[in-house]
Amino acid sequence: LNTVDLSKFEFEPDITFDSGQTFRWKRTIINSEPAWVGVVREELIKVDRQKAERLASIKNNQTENFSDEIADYFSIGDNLREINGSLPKDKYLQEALNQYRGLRILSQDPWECLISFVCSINKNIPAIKMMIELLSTKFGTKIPSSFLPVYTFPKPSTLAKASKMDLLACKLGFRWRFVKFIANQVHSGKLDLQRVSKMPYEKARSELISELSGATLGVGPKVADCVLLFSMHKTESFPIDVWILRCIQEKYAQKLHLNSIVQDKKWITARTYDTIRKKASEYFGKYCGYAQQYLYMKVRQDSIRNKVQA
DNA sequence: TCCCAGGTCCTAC
DNA sequence: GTAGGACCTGGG
Repeated sequence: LNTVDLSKFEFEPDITFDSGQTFRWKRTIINSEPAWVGVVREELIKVDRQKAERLASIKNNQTENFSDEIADYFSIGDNLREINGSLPKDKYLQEALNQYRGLRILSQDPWECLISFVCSINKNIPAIKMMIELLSTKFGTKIPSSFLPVYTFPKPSTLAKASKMDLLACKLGFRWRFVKFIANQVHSGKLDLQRVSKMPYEKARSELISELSGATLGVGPKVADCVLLFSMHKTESFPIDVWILRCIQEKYAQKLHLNSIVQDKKWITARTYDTIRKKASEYFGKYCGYAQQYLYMKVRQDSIRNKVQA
């Protein structure tokens, strides 16, 4: 069977696919075994939830070997032992790290990732999944499968041509303008994501953010950092959303010398965002993107737990 | 009914 | 340059 031996490849699909970095993996049952099904580089991919060997490409309902491209998606070059070892030893992060062992930062398609995080603006995760699912079923291509109806993510040219009504039907709300604008920029080549992905972090970041390049609408610091981390694998990226802000306020304000800057703030300016991410990068190191993702998982989990108690 | 959601844009100081 | 509001819309 052409699968990957996971003994050298620490990876927990349940944690990774539910970590808010990707929105299109689905839990299902295949041959009476629990599995995840997703689309990577337009291929249908199955990941068994319990077996040791569990990554497989599926074509014509047959399990096949998967290419290096598919392996790249799972960032198999990342040595989690080394990465975790490089992170600071403070108690809170270490707890998160133990709790979410096997969390991997994926290397998703930049285009899909960009649209996904533009859709994430001011929405919760179930709603984001809904939007992406609707975009895919309405504008993607169906992949033959006997398990689930699965679609590729729509191409830039397709979304560039989509009407306002069609996009609103995908529940995009005011985001429809952003999606259409960005689709046009990518389709026309004004925004070349492959080129951007090869740039160093800071340069790539400024290319993505609207003010400087003028190339994008709906891409601020947070969305840009998510794209840089979850698709271009810039692990020095540190996306700051409301959860991470709360986490910094409650657990890291002293450590990062940010007391006066983040105190009592419900939202932050672009300048404050920059200050925080730079301090975070100094403290957490070159893999601060991993730290961010561990912390994101933990602060949300803890919040849910507190709600249940209250 | 009101509030919030992995923010960004726009406007008034 | 910075604070505050508007923004679509579904679910608690």
